[in-house]
Amino acid sequence: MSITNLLDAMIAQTRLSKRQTDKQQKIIETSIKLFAEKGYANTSTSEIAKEAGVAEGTIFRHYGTKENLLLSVLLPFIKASIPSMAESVFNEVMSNHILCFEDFLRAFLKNRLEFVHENKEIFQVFIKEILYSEELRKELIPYFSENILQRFSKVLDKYKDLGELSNIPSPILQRMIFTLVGGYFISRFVLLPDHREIDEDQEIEHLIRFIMDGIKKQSQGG
Amino acid sequence: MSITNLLDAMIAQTRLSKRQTDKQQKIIETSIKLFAEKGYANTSTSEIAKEAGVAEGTIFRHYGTKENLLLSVLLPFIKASIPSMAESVFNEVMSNHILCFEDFLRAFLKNRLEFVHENKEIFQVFIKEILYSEELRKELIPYFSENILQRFSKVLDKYKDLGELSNIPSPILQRMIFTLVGGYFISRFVLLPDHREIDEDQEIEHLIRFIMDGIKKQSQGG
DNA sequence: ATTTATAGTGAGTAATTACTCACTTTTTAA
DNA sequence: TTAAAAAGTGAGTAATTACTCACTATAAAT
Repeated sequence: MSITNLLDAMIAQTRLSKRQTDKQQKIIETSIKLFAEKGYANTSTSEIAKEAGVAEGTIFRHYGTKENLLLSVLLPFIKASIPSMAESVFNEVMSNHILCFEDFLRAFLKNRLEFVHENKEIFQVFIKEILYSEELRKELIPYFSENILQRFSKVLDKYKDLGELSNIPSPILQRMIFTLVGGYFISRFVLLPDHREIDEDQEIEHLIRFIMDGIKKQSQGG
Repeated sequence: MSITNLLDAMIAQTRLSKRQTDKQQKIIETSIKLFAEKGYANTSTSEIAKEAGVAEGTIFRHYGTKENLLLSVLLPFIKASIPSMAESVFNEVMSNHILCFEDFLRAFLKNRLEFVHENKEIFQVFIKEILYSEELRKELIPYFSENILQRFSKVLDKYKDLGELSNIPSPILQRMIFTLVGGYFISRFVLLPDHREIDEDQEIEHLIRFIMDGIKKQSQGG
């Protein structure tokens, strides 16, 4: 109802960008923590206020509505997420540095893994809410599609031209890669966030190997 | 809090299994529909009652609590889901019919795809709630692990012995395959349930090709 | 030092929530 | 046919919800 235009909201938020009070910051931190733990719908504003050590009115003074508080949690993450995904990796690849696709994939994965590690809890909120709220989905999917998928598609085409990739149609290849990578992140950070001391670098290498070669026994060469 | 032991609940429910009244069935149908649309936490019992054409008291007469209503929606799905996944496909493969791994995977995927198609909405509820509720996760993940993953592991080992699969360690191979398949189902049925007239058989073939061969250009043979 | 704007408060509110219970209606058993 | 059990009802309840507002405390600008 009130999300309506995510881009507008993002621009508006950037425009203000007055820095936060201590209390504001505490509200946001607490919201992230509680939303990640129990979900947005299961967290009450009174609970946030209590745990943040703030009057409930203070929350509404700054954020107006509970939904806007959620957006204030998610938007900076999305804002930081998408451009950095788009620029930092893609440009590097598309310009002069010549990497093989595998190295591109490795750089991309490590970059994203680090980013999500730094924003673990917000990522949890993000995943939960994008599955829970159709409204959020309708806003974000086209936005994501325009900003990321279209660029990624060009990368794939480039490496196809170089003869590195199989001739599965690009949109399908893309879907597979994003499904696998997205699924990995969801299971890694949302579904099974605890149980693991596993060597992450090694796991990423396995993921890359899986994407590149599949699971079939390769022709002898090891 | 009240889920405590899923297995017990499942056994208890099977033991009763008295058939449903028309009104009970309507309550369950409506719950599935609304939970899938807006999530369990965002759906009120009064809303369910109204849309089901039933007094709110009737819901509580039969299901006692709202949480138990959710379980009454999910348990039959889980009960139908896990054994059929375990038996119908795995036994067939492990006994006498000798299939290559690719054919096994194809049979498995088609079987599961059909099942989820028949239970589309419940699957949506299931995915949303397993991400939203840690309690449900803690109950289901070990259960799933015991009943499915351990069997699947044996299948993988068998095909490894036959020399069909690469020597990535089985647990990792398994995780990759389930992540990819799970991710596919989530994006197919929860994230993007609408936009698609796509030929599903073809998509499954691409998924299989991706799992088997990866995305790297194969050595000429086309 | 005084005005002005912003931050913070907490009691209060109307609406909604999951749930209860005394009661009636329908189905099953004897 | 009658007694007993189960299904169904809906007004009522205590608790919680997101949110408001008149007010005070603090910071910034003059």
